[in-house]
Amino acid sequence: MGQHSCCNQQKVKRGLWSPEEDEKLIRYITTHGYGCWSEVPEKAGLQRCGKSCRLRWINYLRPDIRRGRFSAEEEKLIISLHAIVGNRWAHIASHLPGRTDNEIKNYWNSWIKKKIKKPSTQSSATPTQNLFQPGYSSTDQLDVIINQNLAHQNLTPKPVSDSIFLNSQSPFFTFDASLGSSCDSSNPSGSVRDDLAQDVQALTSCKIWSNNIPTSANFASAIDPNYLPPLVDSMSIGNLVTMEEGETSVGGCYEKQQGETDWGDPQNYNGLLMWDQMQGDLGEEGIQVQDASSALDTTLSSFPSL
DNA sequence: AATATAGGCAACCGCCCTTGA
DNA sequence: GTCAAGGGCGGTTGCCTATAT
Repeated sequence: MGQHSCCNQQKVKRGLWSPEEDEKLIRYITTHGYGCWSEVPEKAGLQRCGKSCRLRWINYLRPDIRRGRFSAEEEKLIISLHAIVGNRWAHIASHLPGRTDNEIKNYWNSWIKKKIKKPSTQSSATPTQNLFQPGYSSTDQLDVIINQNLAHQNLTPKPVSDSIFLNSQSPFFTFDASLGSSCDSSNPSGSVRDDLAQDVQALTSCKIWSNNIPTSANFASAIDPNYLPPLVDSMSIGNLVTMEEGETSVGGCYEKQQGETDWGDPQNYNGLLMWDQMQGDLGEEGIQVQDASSALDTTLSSFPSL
């Protein structure tokens, strides 16, 4: 496994793509669509394997790719989502329009390198501390989030009190509520939407992200790397704002009537639920989270529809 | 100016999952 | 139910460029 039949061919070219190859691939896909990737190289006149073509298209040539630096809002989303789902880059990328899993992964990895090189002097915070309380250093918050996720990947069970959201007023994210309403041709099975649907469905039972002390059963699910935790829990529906057709989110990245922002077309953000309690500010040192309970007038940026 | 080092990023590798025969 | 092919994704590598010495 791993090596696909199309990649076994001796003639396949590897390494960087030339502008000519890019042009061939773009021309073929824009006129024919990609259909079966294994057939794309031959039909497009490329000496590449289908997998390579797929990767090149998804990570670089797609017309909706956003390039350039991550905005503060995007960084916040990545941080908060990574704290929840770990290294599931595709899942994280699905919430960042125009960003690829590869790009996010690269960004995160280089960021971790920086953090390792410049560790916080106060990073030995006890696990039971409430990391999102006011006055708690932003660097500490970042360090613990990173350390927790590194530990998570090693499947080291952490005390439930390690939960970064324990005692916090609300989870540090929003989620897409337009389940099943949009169609992504690259994801016809809707598996990501299914994940999100499960997230929402689990809201009524799981307490892991709530203000309540989690049960051991919830803890078991929290340390299972295959378990995708619900994105919100125990929410009061009053905290959520449903996005209407043609309406952009309020606060955070978007404001009503503001129209285009650096996140792209606001129409991409229809049908979102907004969590309106958290406020964050990402500076040079990382994330800075203010007292959630005092941030009622702010809104974290929205997630795009899938 | 030359060399060393670090950082960013594109691309590949290998595994798992899904699908269809 | 089994198997093979292909798609998807996370981990990793290696090249290129920028910066430091």
